[in-house]
Amino acid sequence: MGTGKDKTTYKDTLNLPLTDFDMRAGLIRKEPAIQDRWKQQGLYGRIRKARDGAERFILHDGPPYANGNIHMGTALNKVLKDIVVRVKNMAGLDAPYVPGWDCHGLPIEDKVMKELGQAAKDLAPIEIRRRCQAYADRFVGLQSDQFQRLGVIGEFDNPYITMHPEYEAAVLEVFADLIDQGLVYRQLKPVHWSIENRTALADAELEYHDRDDVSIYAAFKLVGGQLDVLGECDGATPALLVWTTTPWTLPANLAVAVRPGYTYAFVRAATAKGTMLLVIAEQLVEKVAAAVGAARPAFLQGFQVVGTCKGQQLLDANLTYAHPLLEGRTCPVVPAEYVTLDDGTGLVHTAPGHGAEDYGTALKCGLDIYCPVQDDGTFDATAPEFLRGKDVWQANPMVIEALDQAGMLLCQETIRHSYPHDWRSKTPTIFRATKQWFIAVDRPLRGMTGSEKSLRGLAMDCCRREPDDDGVEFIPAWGRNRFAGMLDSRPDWCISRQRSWGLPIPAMFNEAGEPLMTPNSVLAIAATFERLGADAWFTATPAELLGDYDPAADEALDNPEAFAVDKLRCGKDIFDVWFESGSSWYAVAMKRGLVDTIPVDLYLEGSDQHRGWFQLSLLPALGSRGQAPFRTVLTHGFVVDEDGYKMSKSDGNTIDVIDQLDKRGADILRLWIASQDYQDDVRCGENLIAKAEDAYRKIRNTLRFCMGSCSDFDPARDTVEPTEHSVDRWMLMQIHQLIRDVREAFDAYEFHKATRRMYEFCTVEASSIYLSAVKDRLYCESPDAIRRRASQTVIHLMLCSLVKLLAPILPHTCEEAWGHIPAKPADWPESVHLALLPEYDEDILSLAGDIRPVSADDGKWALDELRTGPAGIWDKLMDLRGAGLVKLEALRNAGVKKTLDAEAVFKVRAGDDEAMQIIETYRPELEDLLGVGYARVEFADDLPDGTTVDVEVLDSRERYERCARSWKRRPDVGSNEKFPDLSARDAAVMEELGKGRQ
RNA sequence: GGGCUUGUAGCUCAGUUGGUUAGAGCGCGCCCCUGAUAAGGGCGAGGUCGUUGGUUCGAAUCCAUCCAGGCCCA
Repeated sequence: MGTGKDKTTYKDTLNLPLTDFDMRAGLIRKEPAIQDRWKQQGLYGRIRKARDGAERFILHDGPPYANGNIHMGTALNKVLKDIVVRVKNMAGLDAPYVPGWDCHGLPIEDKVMKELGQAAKDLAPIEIRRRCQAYADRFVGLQSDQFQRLGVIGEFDNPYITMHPEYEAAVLEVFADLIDQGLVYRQLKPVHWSIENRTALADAELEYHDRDDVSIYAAFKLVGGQLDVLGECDGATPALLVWTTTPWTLPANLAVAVRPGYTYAFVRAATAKGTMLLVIAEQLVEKVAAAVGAARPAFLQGFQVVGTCKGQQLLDANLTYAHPLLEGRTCPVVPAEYVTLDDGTGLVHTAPGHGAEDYGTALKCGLDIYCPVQDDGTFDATAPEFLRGKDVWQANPMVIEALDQAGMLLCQETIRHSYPHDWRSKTPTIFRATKQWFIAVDRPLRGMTGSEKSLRGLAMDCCRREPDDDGVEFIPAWGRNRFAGMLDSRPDWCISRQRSWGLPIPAMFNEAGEPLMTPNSVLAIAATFERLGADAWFTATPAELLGDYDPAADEALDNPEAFAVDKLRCGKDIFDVWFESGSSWYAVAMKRGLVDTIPVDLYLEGSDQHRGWFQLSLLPALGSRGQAPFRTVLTHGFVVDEDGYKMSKSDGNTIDVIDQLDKRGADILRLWIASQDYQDDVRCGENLIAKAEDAYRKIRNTLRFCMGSCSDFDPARDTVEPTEHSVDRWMLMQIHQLIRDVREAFDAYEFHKATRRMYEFCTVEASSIYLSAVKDRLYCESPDAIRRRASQTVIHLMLCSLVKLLAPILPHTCEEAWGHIPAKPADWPESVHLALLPEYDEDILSLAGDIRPVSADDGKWALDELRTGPAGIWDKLMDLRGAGLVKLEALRNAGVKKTLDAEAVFKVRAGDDEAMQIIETYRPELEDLLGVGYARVEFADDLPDGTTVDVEVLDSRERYERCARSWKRRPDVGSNEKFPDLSARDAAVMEELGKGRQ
């Protein structure tokens, strides 16, 4: 030791951290490699095997639409699901995950049609379907890759695909059940209609262009009800004044709607038919007078408001009016909240066959869905004679003329407005009632024993009942209310669409146009679809589709003789895609044997699915099984930008998932997701994800330091139980509390709490307090020193616990870390994802549970309190640490830069021998917790009132020599003659090492 | 316009049945260390708890209004 003053010499005698675990993550490079390895190992299958026979937990995946790249919202959803699945599997449950895709539907068909352009017109449905299928396949593959790049684990080799034959067949099986329950019916409903192409159109197939139309004011003469609600008519003809831009729909008029809350005025005015008493919304009187007066100045002669009443009073008076075009038809006044004062008269012409709102009103008020317009746009025989055979555009002037003749036309004008056009033919569309298929939500189910309930009734029961009473659990809890509200207000479910890309509604029609669609006929077709796919609907004959099915043997048919199989033709409607995805609980969860019976454990989607997939899965499940498909419905909010506004491409505030994956890696993105309270909207931006990256580094470095500190530690050989008064014991309590808190947060799906807890644990308990404190003994003690091994024991436990607890959130990083845990027991699984989450020890927690806040009032350490348990004492010791750190900071500013150059003096109230004894017991730990070179204890009689122990820090540079090995300044430096530059401890270690080397 | 929902420091979150000077971590500022080093540590400054009224001895916590977001409808 001739160069004993040279500290580099001693550096070689220290046990410095040693590990291959990279400080820099390199996620972009490593993650794909780790994912490849998982694939090669068949990790998912191995997890399944390992959990075989364990209690099941089924998170049933809601299928994303197979169109486009995934976006941040999809990533949020999938990662949350993945965390759930991983947590459950690591909790020892058998939690398979079968991802799925929704493949049918308009967006894909639209994309394909647009790509085809004009060529699309001449293509048969089967051709369009094949192209759509190829398109969907492409995006299923793309999204599957993207999900797996996010680290999502599941049965990606065999996902569920709604366009696959077995899935299509399963949907029809559910449908057959609903038919059996008497819930499926056919009825008129207005849809957008292209006269040019004689086809129904979806919203997405409409283009809005400006168009000039005639608008008219027409009077409907009141003929019935309590007309005295209008007051004295005084010879005037009482009439309702309506305004419309589609005079051709007047033949189909069945009612006039008013808003109950509005005030209506009675206006005397001169018309061609003499003086009338017109009902007009009070606020629109002037506007109407101006409009009509401009065209017909005479209208204003004697114009005056003679009275008013509320819309509700008009309704209560049960008024009826004579239809202006049809002799003998009288119609009612009905309420409607969609009536506005923006234009018109505040009274709305209602033709249920020609308008969506009118249709809704008709359902509420029991009006017919009447539509005299045929598919070519011409009027049928029920229309007034002068219109029959004419098309709606020809009809407009003729209707106006007829009204004028009758003296009921007050004026007409031309207006330019935005009007829907068929995107293919560019011709204007109309609203026209057509026959559609529905699922009734208010009809009592037929076949459920002992149930008089309707789907709505059963569904409301599911959300009214509490989870422990066979009801559905909602997370967050307000989902229950929202879900119920949406159920309560929903109309019957229109399940038919007039498109090509979808599952055909298995209705066949005889020559009389009557449908054949019974449970058995549908099941027969289902069997065919299972073999051949739904394309068979377009290529096979009805006889082939029906197979062995014989109408004559079908008890569900009243008149089987009317349905000769060889005379049937297939219907052209397809299912609403929601019916397909809404049957997945059966087509996937049950058909694949994930569950024997519903409900499954969990559905987890965005809160938009309250009205979407959740509701539309519940209804078929109730109709088919009388059971909800889910036990728990968990929703998350939407991804919004950093300022809380919705993301949109046009605003340029979107964050691209793939960009982030390429730039930062999946684990960063996952950590960001896991740290969000997803119940509300989730703010997302470059800065926010960058924060997650910072947090990631902290976590990673903590793990790394733990590994480095345990490089020579083998738990099987070196484990040492931490002594009662060591900081290791304190850390042990912290670890068990961590495990408990994180597992509780996992169980409650509060991943952000789990994540925060672990992150702050790494920052505070681990890095700042514990690891800093034990550095000296790790580095300087001899390798086998009890004190050192005890700390390594705790650090190793902490490392293993953290890696497992973090694995559901950071699967790649934890897999990498798993491979770097020193002396990992040989019987531990190859992958962390096959491991189980750590358990916490109740006994250790109960030590912590003994914590009682030491009364702040007297500030006195009653010895009873000190003896309530280690945790109680440690609370106080940590307070002393805090106080000492503040004083060290002051000392640092006064020139003592290194805390090892300071000594701490703990002052105990004179005479308090027991407090003295306790502090003396913990003195070595306090020394390291403060990072000072030396700590001593002394009695003091100048402590402030209420203080039992205080801490002072002193500059020890003049007082003690500095140990050249541990860098601590303490009185025992030089006490060993062989090592005059070392403290007693370090000198002893050097001697021991020297012996060891000999 | 309707239903549901959110609004606490720059950020992410805690704030128990309304009760003393509203907390944490990060970030930020200043400082230290250089034996976790593209690391680590210490201290500190940040909030009229969205607004305005009200209930109360007392409200971030209860009520009402308004403002600004979000989802779903219309």
